[in-house]
Amino acid sequence: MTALDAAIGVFRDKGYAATSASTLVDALHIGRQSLYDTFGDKWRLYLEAVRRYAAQETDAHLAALKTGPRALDGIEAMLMRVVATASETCLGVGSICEFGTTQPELTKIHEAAGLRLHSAVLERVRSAQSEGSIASVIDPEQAAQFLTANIAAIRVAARAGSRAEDLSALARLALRGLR
Amino acid sequence: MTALDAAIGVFRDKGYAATSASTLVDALHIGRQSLYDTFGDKWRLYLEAVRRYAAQETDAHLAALKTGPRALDGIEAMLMRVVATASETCLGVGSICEFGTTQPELTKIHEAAGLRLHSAVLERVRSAQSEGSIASVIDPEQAAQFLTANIAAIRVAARAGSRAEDLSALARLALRGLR
DNA sequence: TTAATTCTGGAACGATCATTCAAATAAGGA
DNA sequence: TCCTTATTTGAATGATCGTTCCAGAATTAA
Repeated sequence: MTALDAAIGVFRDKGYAATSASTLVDALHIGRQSLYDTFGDKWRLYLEAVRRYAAQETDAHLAALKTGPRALDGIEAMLMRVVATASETCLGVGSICEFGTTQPELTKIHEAAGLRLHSAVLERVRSAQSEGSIASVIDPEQAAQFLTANIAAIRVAARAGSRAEDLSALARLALRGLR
Repeated sequence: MTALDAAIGVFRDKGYAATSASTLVDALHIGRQSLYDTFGDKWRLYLEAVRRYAAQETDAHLAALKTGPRALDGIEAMLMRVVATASETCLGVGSICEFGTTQPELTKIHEAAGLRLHSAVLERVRSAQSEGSIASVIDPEQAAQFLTANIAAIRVAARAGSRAEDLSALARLALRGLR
């Protein structure tokens, strides 16, 4: 459904509150009534957009994680993909910053995607530890959280205007912490 | 001026777009007309609030940085203060996520505060390197950016619902990357 | 006390908000 | 072709938006 992708594009760089219904009607290229018939209202459309974005984004993370001979290569590939795509605002980060945990339906979406990503990263961290490329003294749960937190860090830095070169330095130093 | 602090409190957890003028009037405990006479309009009030918040927050970071016998202790104190105060939403992060670099007046405020913080962190990083508590192979500029990026990371994680215990693990691992 | 100044709150402004009803149009299947 | 089903569009809903005008209350200065 390409309409949802258009909604993702709008919410991504304007947020929820600053996006008007008429902006959405224009961007989705469907009639106003069709929008309400299909998605219910603005909030439900937003939830669907975030859900879809989170699923897509998590898929991309997982795909990158599978990369490379060593597990650490997959982790590095994931971070580098984040750097490479950082010029496009992250709807996940935006959504969390705008609403925090105040909206249960939204929080559930974030938690589901977060758990899926966390599990995959955790597995790779453990593999990297048995390969000897991540220090075994480090708690793998904490390492996984650290990596996902640094994905957010890279994206916030990008949103604040950092150059790609500086973003990849962030990724490198994050990896260094696990060596 | 306590009115501005009230504005900070409102913008901090609702963002700009979702905050109405009447909400501000109620929160600032001043008349509606006084609000417009004093601050001009909602946007200028927001700019003032962000400016003040950024200054206060940077002051707090700098104060923490001065802590401890070694330079690294100051850096650690700064991160730990962030962890300790992470339950209150950061207006800086919120502002960057909501507007990115689209509003020149706002971006200037962020840049000013960012530079002030960066310089102070940079100085401490260099000191820590000559003390031997941060590896000298690391580019100090990158280390400083990494540290400030991880402040944002901790705050986003907190906004997403992470427990304080997990946040301090983030801080620990960030420091580990510089060892 | 009086005069000047600041602050407040009601009323109203036009604009836009999200949303719905109803009629018009388009599309597809028989 | 006609009938049914989607889709779009115009018009209107009540609400709320940011902001201004204005008259009165409160505060301060003289």
